[in-house]
Amino acid sequence: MPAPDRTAAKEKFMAFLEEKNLRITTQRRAIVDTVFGTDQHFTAEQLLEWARERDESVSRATVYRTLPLLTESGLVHEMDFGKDYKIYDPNYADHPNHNHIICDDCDKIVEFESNKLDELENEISHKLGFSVKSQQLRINASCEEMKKLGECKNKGL
Amino acid sequence: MPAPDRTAAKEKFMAFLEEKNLRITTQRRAIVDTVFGTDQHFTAEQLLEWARERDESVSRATVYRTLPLLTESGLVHEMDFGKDYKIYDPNYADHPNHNHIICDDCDKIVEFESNKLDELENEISHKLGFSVKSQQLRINASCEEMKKLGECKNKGL
DNA sequence: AGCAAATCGAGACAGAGTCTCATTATCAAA
DNA sequence: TTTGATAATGAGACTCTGTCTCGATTTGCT
Ligand SMILES: [Mn+2]
Ligand SMILES: [Mn+2]
Ligand SMILES: [Zn+2]
Ligand SMILES: [Zn+2]
Repeated sequence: MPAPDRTAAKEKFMAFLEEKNLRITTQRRAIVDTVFGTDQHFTAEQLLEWARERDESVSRATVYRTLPLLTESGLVHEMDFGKDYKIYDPNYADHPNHNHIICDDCDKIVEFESNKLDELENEISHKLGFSVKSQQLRINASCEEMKKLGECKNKGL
Repeated sequence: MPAPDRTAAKEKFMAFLEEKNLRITTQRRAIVDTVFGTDQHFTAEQLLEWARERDESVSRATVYRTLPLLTESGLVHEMDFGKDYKIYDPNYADHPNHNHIICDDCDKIVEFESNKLDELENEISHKLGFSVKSQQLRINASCEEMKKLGECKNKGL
């Protein structure tokens, strides 16, 4: 996947705030700069830590208040990987509907997109009398490297 | 989907326990009878409540200790529907790989199976150097009834 | 500057799930 | 059937993620 334009995402979010008559505060700026300054998936707690490196005054409450705005804007995607915390994906607006394969042995995560999959989901949903609003496919798998090693060196790759 | 043989599932689980040198206690029996006595999806807390109707002495701890055994045995499936609790599906061994469409408006859940989907997942995974161990597709959608009503009467159906 | 409304941080709170530990139940062997 | 090693139990303390409250502050607009 090509490198996305993070500046554009940030500006879109600022416009989103303005449209809803929400204010641009220094804490929100720190959070937003953090979110759109990385390609990585992150947790709420990681976001708090990173944002605090930019502005020490950012609180947990503000992070948790800002995350729903980010997802509502469509620029960040909230995901479940079967853990007891949520994972956020800042690289979403550029790759809508992408999904993930997770290696259970080494925790490696690979992203993919598939038009065939999207079509199939629409087809199935239509047959059952639904219209798709969103979807999330998680494939838990074993990667080649792990098969070769024959042994689980967790997080060793 | 045809009505599954719940007695068989229960016996399989008892065999699973014996194989692992685990004991068959009255509390486990109450839990297992509950699990394989329903077709419905349930939460851990619901299972506790239902099992206590059979044996008042069943504790929360024992329910939470038994659930991993049930999933490990492959007879019950653990799922994420984006809530902050897990949902369990006792109707799994008979319909492996089935997935779910959830109506965001009325919380209706419909199950489906698709060979095409399974094949596509295997194909994609193989291309990326993985071999599938398990998968979970969640489609959030809007159902026909809700579209007709035009308004969200939550849980009204 | 001056004001109303949005936002803030701290920390109390909530809910799902885990862990500890003293006690009890299981089950195979004697 | 007794016995004993050990698996399993319940109560409740605890952890962790996430939410809510509230008094104090900041923002954006005139
Ligand atoms: Mn991703
Ligand atoms: Mn199901
Ligand atoms: Zn791997
Ligand atoms: Zn509906």
